[in-house]
Amino acid sequence: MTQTPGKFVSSYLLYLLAASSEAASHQFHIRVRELGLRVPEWRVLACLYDQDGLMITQLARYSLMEQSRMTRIVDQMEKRGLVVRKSDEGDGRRVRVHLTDAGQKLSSDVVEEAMEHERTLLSALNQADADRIKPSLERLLASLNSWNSTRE
Amino acid sequence: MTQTPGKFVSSYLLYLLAASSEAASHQFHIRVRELGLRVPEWRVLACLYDQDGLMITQLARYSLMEQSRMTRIVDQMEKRGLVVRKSDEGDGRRVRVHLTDAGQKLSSDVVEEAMEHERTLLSALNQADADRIKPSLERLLASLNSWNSTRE
DNA sequence: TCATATTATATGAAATTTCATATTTTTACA
DNA sequence: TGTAAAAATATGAAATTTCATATAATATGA
Repeated sequence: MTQTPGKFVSSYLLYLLAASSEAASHQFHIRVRELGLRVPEWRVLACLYDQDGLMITQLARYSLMEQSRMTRIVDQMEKRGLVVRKSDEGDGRRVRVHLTDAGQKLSSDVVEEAMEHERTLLSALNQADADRIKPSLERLLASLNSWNSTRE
Repeated sequence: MTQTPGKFVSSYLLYLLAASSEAASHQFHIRVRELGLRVPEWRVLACLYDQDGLMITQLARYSLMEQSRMTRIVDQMEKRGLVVRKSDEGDGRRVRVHLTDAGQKLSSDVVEEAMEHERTLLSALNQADADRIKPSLERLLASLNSWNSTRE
């Protein structure tokens, strides 16, 4: 795995975040692929697990990717029978993405594994860090989001 | 920017990390592209700023990407005159990547902007969080890396 | 109500990325 | 030594991703 690079990079906030994200996800993403899913597909399943019928645009935003890419990911998942598109009555521009039965099953199975994996990761930390990490990231994220939204 | 998705996703550690990384990097990556660089190229410059003459494999690891992709990124940077390859005397398999003068100049300019950007981000946090975030991520990363290395 | 702007999604074409594997050089050791 | 394994990089071909823009539906407001 990632050894620590030199002194600027190794203590640079953006590196620490990207590297932590990568390191935390690594094993689980391998598992995701074993289950026949690509990471973006898993993200879609997770979003729809929380709230079925999200729009393409919302899925893209929550899954941290571009809309046109999400369109094609939904294409593939639809071909595979994991989701179906339904056009929104009331606003014909909107496409609502729904889990099929198979998608629902897969979705809850993988979410369960994800939660288990998370518990494992947290249990490798010392108690204090394990308790603080998520609330601390939530505050960071909120702060970053509001900072970003002031400049776009 | 990213609104908060549903209840599983929005408090899922891997989501918090990926979303924080994305949100923290967003504005700066726009700036990187304004400077005519793509993100992976910026990462290479940052690594070589810390330590000139790294191997392709090391650059790939530190920049969180695959070796064959790094080979092609170095190709492009070499064509652009930012770096040069030199083969390692002592081990002919190794390719050492060195900054050119232009690469060195660009590298330090962008690193400087990166540090300034980091200060700006940190100043948007409350004092306690700003003080704790980097050490806390460093511990997390160390823990994740050692956990990952036990299983590969 | 008509024209214009905006929003949501889709798509063609170019560029990048991935995956498997080839090539070259070193290392290990029988 | 000679030979097999390992390590570092490169590369072809397929797949994915990006970018700009098309298409379609809705909102806005003169």
